[in-house]
Amino acid sequence: MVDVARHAGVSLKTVSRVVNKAPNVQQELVDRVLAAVDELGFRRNQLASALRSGQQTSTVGLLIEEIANPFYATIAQVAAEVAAGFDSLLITASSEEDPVREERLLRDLCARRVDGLLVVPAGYDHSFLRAEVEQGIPVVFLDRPAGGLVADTVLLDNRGGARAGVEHLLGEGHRRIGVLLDSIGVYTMRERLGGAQEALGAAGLPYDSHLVCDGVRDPVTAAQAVAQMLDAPDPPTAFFALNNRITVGVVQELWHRNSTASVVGFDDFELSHLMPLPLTVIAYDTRELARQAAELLFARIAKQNLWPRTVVLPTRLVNRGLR
Amino acid sequence: MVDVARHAGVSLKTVSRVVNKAPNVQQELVDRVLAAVDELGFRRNQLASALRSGQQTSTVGLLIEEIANPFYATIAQVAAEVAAGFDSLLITASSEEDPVREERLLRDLCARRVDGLLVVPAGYDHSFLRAEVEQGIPVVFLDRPAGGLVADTVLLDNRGGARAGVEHLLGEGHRRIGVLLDSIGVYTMRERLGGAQEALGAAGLPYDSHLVCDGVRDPVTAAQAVAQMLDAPDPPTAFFALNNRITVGVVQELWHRNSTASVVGFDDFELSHLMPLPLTVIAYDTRELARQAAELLFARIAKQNLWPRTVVLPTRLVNRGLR
DNA sequence: ACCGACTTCGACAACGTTGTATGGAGTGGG
DNA sequence: CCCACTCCATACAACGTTGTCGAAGTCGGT
Repeated sequence: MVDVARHAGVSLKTVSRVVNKAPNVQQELVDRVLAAVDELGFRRNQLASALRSGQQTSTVGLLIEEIANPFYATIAQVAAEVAAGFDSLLITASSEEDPVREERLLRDLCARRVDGLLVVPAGYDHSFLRAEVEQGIPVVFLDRPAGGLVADTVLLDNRGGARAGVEHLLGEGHRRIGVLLDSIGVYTMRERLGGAQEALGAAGLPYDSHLVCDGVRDPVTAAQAVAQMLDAPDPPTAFFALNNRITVGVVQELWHRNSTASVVGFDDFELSHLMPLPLTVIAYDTRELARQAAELLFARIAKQNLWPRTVVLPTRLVNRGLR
Repeated sequence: MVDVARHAGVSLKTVSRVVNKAPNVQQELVDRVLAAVDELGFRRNQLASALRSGQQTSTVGLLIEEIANPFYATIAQVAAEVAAGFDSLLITASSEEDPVREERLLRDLCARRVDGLLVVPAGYDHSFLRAEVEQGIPVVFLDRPAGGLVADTVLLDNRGGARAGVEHLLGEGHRRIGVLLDSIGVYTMRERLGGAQEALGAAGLPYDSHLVCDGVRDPVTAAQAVAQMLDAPDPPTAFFALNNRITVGVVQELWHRNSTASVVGFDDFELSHLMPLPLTVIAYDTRELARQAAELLFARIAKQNLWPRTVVLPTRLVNRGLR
């Protein structure tokens, strides 16, 4: 900028005014400065600008589990769209479900002085963020609540969705329903399992541990679990898969066996309507989840110190009955 | 940092040394400083640090079309993984195939002084990046080459893959093969169409414009195009879909009609093996594409001024014959 | 006792930008 | 003709950090 000023024969500050489109600069000087900017290939340094002018890096941090997962990719997409409306960019970081990594990344993002944080929490304790929040970095959690920290949160109605899914199967006459979940350690899985058990309990069906399978992390494990359940005495006649990876594995195994068991899966996914079996899913609007979270974040960035809000978004059952 | 220094009764510079784990500081002072840091909740400001110490923001920019697309999401994931190995984070920006937006975003990323850029180009002309490259920001292009700029590039063998796909259909005895593509304006589509036509030409089949359908942007359009081709006189007996969105639409329409036409699709996708029809695809290693590009970028960041390289990665035909 | 090498720490300037205070030129009213 | 006022441009300091240099202290060897 010094060079530009010299080249245009004006002061440093005048250059600053021109590149920031500030008023009160003669047109002639504006032209001279712009010419110099062009000639020298000058680019304003955002770092220095943000450093000097208090805080506005026009950058928000997004912490998710892994960007390759379509659910998180959609969140990233929408968050970026909303951010673009505020001339902001997104720094996306993946925690890979490791609380230690999560904390390191969040601290790093704060050190970069992002304007705000959008977090799908992996760990249980986020109290370390309190200092940052008090220093003025707004945080919005989505999909799962934070631990040890009162903050804005946008969630799905996991419990209600799961209840609806099980009720659907009960309505079809099923009485033995196999439930498969990723890990009871994950908030969403606990909620969904809770909802499923509420519905089973309300129908007067006793809890049967043989019908619940924890630790199903991928489609292959899901297929094995289904096989094992079907080969056991008094097998289930229907399955409720608590996420879409599990659903895929269940469908694959049932199709492989030509089984006629019914399936309801939590989470819709891109090609669910092309699956070789009739598949009913509990769907929700991932874009809406992300949109609400991102807009809440930017509202907080614009106007601090409002009471934290929690928003719960509905799910809906998509019935793709028999073909 | 000034406050910390005062609080610990040491100089500013000593605090700097401690937080950067520089040598030659008495253990006692280290402890005093760390205590003060803890007590005051001090966080080093990365912006100021990067500003002062020349250039190292530990941030790289990734420009893609849209993060929600699994192809780009995979690229983002791998790029972030590689970046993490260099203690860097990723700023991901979506051009949405708009060259104007692309240029704006790239300039913005440069203004943020990212250490390097990973770009899936949307526009035709990237000469505006030359100034930035000369200023020392390395750029690696992937999936498509840059326009008007010699730079490192990592590509797929689109042409060879398409040739193999068509040869596969020819080998099955098909002589009328419908080819559907997104847009001739996109580099990958041009290459793939070129490869397909090479294979058809080599088999002595004349060019038939009724068998090529441009402008197929989504599965619905693809289904319509397939319907139209099948309803025309002398319909194709096989289809070659030049990307996975098109493939899905083709499969959907053929399945809907109980058609026995063969399909080869460029791009593998997550549930391709569960499609209701036998589906052969031209697959490639997206992770490898991204890995090579990201590693090339960090090599350039570490050691500038090497001659630009172009890497072409192979594709492979995954034959999922009749069921 | 003296020298040189090494260790430890602090004062100061600088990175590239913007906020603040100030000065000088031009305008209009009394 | 002077004063108050607006408009435009400049000089200077400051944001939070790190590089440079030099001062002070320590230690071993002569």
